[in-house]
Amino acid sequence: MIFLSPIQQKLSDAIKHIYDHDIAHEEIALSITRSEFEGEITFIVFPLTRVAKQKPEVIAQTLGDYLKKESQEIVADFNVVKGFLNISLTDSFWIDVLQQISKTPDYGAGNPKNKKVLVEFSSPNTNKPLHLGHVRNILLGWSCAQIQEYAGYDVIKTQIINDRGIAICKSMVAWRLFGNGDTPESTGVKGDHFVGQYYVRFEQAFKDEYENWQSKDTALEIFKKHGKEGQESAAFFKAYKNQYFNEYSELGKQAQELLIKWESGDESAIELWKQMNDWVYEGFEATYNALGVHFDSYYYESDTYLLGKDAIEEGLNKNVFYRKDDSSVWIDLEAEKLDHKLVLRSNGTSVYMTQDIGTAQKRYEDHGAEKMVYVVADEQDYHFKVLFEIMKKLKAPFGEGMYHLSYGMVDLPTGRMKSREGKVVDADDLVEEVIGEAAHQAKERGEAEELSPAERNELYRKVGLGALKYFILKVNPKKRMTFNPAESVDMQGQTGPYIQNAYVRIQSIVRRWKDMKIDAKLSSDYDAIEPAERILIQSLSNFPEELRLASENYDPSGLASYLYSLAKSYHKFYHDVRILGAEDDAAKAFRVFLSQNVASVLKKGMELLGIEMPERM
RNA sequence: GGUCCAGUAGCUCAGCUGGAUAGAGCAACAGACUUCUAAUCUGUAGGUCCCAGGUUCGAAUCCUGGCUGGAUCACCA
Repeated sequence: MIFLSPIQQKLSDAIKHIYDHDIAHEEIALSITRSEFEGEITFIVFPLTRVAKQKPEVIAQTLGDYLKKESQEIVADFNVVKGFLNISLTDSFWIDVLQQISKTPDYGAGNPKNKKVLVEFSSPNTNKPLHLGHVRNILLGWSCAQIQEYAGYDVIKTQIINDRGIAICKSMVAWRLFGNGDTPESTGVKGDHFVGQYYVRFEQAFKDEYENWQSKDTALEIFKKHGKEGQESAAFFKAYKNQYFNEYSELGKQAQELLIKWESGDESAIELWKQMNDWVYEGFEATYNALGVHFDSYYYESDTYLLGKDAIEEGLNKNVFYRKDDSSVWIDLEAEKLDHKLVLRSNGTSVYMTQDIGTAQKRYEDHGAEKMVYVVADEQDYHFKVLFEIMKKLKAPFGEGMYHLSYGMVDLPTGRMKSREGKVVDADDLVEEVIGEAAHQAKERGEAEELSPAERNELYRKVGLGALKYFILKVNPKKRMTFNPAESVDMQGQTGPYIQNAYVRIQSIVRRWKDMKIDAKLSSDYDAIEPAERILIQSLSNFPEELRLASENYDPSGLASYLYSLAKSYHKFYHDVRILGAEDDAAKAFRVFLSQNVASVLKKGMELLGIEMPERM
């Protein structure tokens, strides 16, 4: 809307002049005229009825007459439908807008803020490979980071890796028992999958052990003693699983002992733990590479899980927290409707919250970020509400700048993903599949035959990932989404490849244009623009506003919709209007110029979504 | 039970701080390639915006109550 301030100014003047009423020109709300009506910009006059003491139609007509008379260089025409004043702007106005857009370096970018914003995303556990849920997280986090950077912030992309605890110990135990010294290298299995296999192996062995045990005398006695009346033994043992793990299981004992050894710094435990995690990280890096993302810093729970205790002490002194008789520490958030929440156990050890408080402080010390964005699934909404409230009460310098980019779970058409039942979509498989599908479709179409094998693979990668990323990012983050694998590789309609295709068409035109050796600039000889051209300029003019919304709301989905609509307008233009076959050189030059501006907005916009553009497809 | 989130076409989703006759894509059907890349374009068909009240010139949008689905409410992470 930045280009519309002259119109706002004129309207403000008109209202002052005719009705003697003051409205600051920034306050004049203009909207885009719906396509079924004549005009481009609409001013809604209903709110003026009180001031003007006239019927809406009369007000709109009066303002329209005034504008047309006083601002001929901008306002070409107008029409009134009920209380809607639809304004048609002059061609020269739109051409001037295009001129301004083309002259703006980094069009749509925000001014440098000299503020750091830290974006945390991905944040996996190290006992299994990344899956579809992580993919949504990673794409959202990456895009959000790109958008903040373009908005003028200094962005630090980071994660918190859960590299410790009972889960990784399970993998370690299984590897010791069944691994025979195998490694990812010796087996050719990618590191994260390799370690994940041992986690699964442990769970299987544990399940067998547990089932075996259930027919033993000890088990029968426990069932007799603790089972509820009429309860089936199967149901009882299902519920008893955790207790069995903790008290009777041989495997459980081994895993727990390993955890205790690790915590006490036992050398062999630490060595194995490091080895397995290194394998996993190597695998993760490969997946991040495949997805085209990377990080600036990493935080590991093994380093941070003891942090936060100082903050608890400090909070006690400030009376933010209180200590119960059993010496556990709590915060009272009843006033915020969040109840009471434990921040330190009675034995003095940390809970999750303690650690997060400490990690946030450490990050501030390390990076000086005043804003922190956490990309974490919506099941942790409550946790982050509490965390942010605590940081505010502790008066942390970044307390007001914390944001939880909460996103909904990803369901499959068959229902929820369930890792226990093996119903998960693996991230590596997914990437491979979408690229394979892109290759398949390109071959069927016979495109890209003149490209080298390397160029061809690069193309398939860009198109396949473009489809996948767009499919996920177009959905509003906070909504739960259904991931249909078949639809995710669609390349027609509202998809990534559709937008890439608009860009590719422009590149093709530009290549031919260069051969024609005509000056590629605006000519004053071309002054009567086509509707399709005007629509494109109008759409280009909305880019900064879309970026502002995406940045302020930490939401790329609106940007994704916008880029689709721009691409759609371009495809329509391409179909309706001859570009290189235009009637004269001035028209050719104008259309190529316009196309180039469309291409650069499409490319930048997609880049902010983390999607690359191919030059041909 | 308390709290939070979601509910829009057969399916997947838009609809921004309230604006005109609620929009796309997919799927279905009918068309357009001797012409800048048809991964495109054009058309047809498809709706109780979960329900009921309220606020006002005007409500899919805001408020209240209900219904449905999900999440969460551990000295778990």
